[in-house]
Amino acid sequence: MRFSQAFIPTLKEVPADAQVASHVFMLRGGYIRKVASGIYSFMPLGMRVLSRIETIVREELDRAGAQEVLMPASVPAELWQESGRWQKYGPELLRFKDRGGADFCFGPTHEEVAVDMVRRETKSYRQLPINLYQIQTKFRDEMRPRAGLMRGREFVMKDAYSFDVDQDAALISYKSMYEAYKRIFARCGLDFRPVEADTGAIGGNLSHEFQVLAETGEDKLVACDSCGYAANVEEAAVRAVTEPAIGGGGDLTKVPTPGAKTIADVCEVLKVDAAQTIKSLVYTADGEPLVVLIRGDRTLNEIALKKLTGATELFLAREGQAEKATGAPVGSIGPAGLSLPIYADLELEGATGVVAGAGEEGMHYTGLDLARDCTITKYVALRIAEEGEGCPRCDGEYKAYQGIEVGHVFSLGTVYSEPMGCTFLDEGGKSQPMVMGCYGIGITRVAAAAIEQNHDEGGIIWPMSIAPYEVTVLPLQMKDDDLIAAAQKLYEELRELGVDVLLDDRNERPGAKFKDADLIGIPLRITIGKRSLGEGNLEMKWRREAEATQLPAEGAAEAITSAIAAEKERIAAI
RNA sequence: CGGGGCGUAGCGCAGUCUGGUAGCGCACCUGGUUUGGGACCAGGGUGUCGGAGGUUCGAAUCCUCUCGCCCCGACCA
Repeated sequence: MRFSQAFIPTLKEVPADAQVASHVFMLRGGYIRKVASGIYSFMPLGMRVLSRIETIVREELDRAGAQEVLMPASVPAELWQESGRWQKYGPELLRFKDRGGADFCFGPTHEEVAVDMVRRETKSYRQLPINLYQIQTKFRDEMRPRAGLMRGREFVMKDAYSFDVDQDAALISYKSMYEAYKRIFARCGLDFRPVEADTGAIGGNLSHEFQVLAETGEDKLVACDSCGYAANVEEAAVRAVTEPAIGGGGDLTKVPTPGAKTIADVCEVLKVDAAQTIKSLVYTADGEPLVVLIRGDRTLNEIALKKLTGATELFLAREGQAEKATGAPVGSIGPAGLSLPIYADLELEGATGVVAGAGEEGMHYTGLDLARDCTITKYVALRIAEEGEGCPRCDGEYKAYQGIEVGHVFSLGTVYSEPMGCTFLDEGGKSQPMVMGCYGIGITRVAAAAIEQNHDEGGIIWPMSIAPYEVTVLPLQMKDDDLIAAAQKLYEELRELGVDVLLDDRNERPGAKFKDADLIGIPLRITIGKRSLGEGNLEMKWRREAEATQLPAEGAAEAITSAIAAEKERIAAI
């Protein structure tokens, strides 16, 4: 492509809407434009990136035995009523009526349609397994779209659905998709981790998220540095301690802590470390108050608490409610003498010499012994796993990461097949519900995640495998006929060799071309300028590197082609 | 949905408090000079000041309503 003919409207200034790198550079580089909140158009460069990601996804899923289909974006309500999700799904589901008044929704995911397709045509165990996928625009009416493509309302997703005869067979499907996902994200040049994830309300036994490591990620993860166990922080197990996390013994002593409302205040007044203190949090679980104890420097995992209590509605009690339930103002609440259910984090078992609220305004206890002075309902893992904590599966330690969820594989069991009557006859002639799995990849989010992970101040640094063009050629002096001819020749030759090349033939000054090339982020740049051409050379520079190297003009096209091939192999090998 | 902020030229912004002919930079168009990291000179004009109502002799500016967008939080497989 010739830049002068291309629709690549780059922006010199940062659009006010954009905060994160992927959003800023996709806007500035002319990849996307916003049409409404969380809804974007893809311009030619953006479209090329999506196509390249999709190609990798197709190749790997086809290799794994899945077959591509295309289901409708508009789904009749009846299907969603059959699965029960028409009622369950909240306002995220975009619902509308056709001219006859019939209810439809714009599919945010397609379990129902996939199940319907398969149940109509599949009657025998001989026809299974089946694994179908599609690449399609989805719509989820997010409460708060944010960060450009990272959390949009409309987005391109690859979704796949597997149908098997039983749990064992379903596990084989699951594993094969898991492996395909690893290959896909590796080929996209991403640094990612498959992590164990919450199976959520949907139940099931297995679920992994594929998280791209990036500081701007919305999800928090921990990964063990030695055994490779990794999990979403909401799901991460914590190691049970053998020694009490707080020791020191001592007698129960009431001390004044005037004005101390927070753990930090108390530590200041009593000159103790936060790890010596206990936070007493009052929660309301379906209307009933309960107390949670957690070390002063820890964070409560509300998901774990929710699972423990089984409550549908769980939230931190408001100040008034907390005081009413415990008789003490927030900041001085403590576990001693309370008659409410008290759940203490596992690491507090056996704790002595603790600092905690004394249950009256402006007073705290020191020397508290949980076993001696309080009635603990249950010790249970309630804290959020943190960096440096011991791995529960080995002797290693957790490292903390932030991640962008680009893929999710999910073992579904018969949650959809049963209510929707997606059954087959087994060898004994008995009707059985199919055992399902579903598997998603956010195509548009992969593009954003790749940028979050690969950029500098100047712009994007695309992995070769998903870049909109593999190489860009910059002739610097547009009035030098010989130089133009050399650029033209190289451009033609590269195209002949099947290379995706962008020739910047605009009548711009060199500085402008360099800036745009950096911004757009094409991984390889060939500069043709008077300086080197006089000596029969071109300059080759990788976007990710600072320095250019000289490349003889003679045979340049072949050399560039093999450099690109080598780079692709390097990415695939990782 | 709760809290905060913003809407003025294609983009980034000033002007709003204290009402009085709508501005700056970039981009754009014309001409010229330039050409190895976003050039310079001269000329040109961009506009329902998000929308609707109101107050006023007069509204970008004050009041009411409304729409849109961004951020923090809550929510969600």
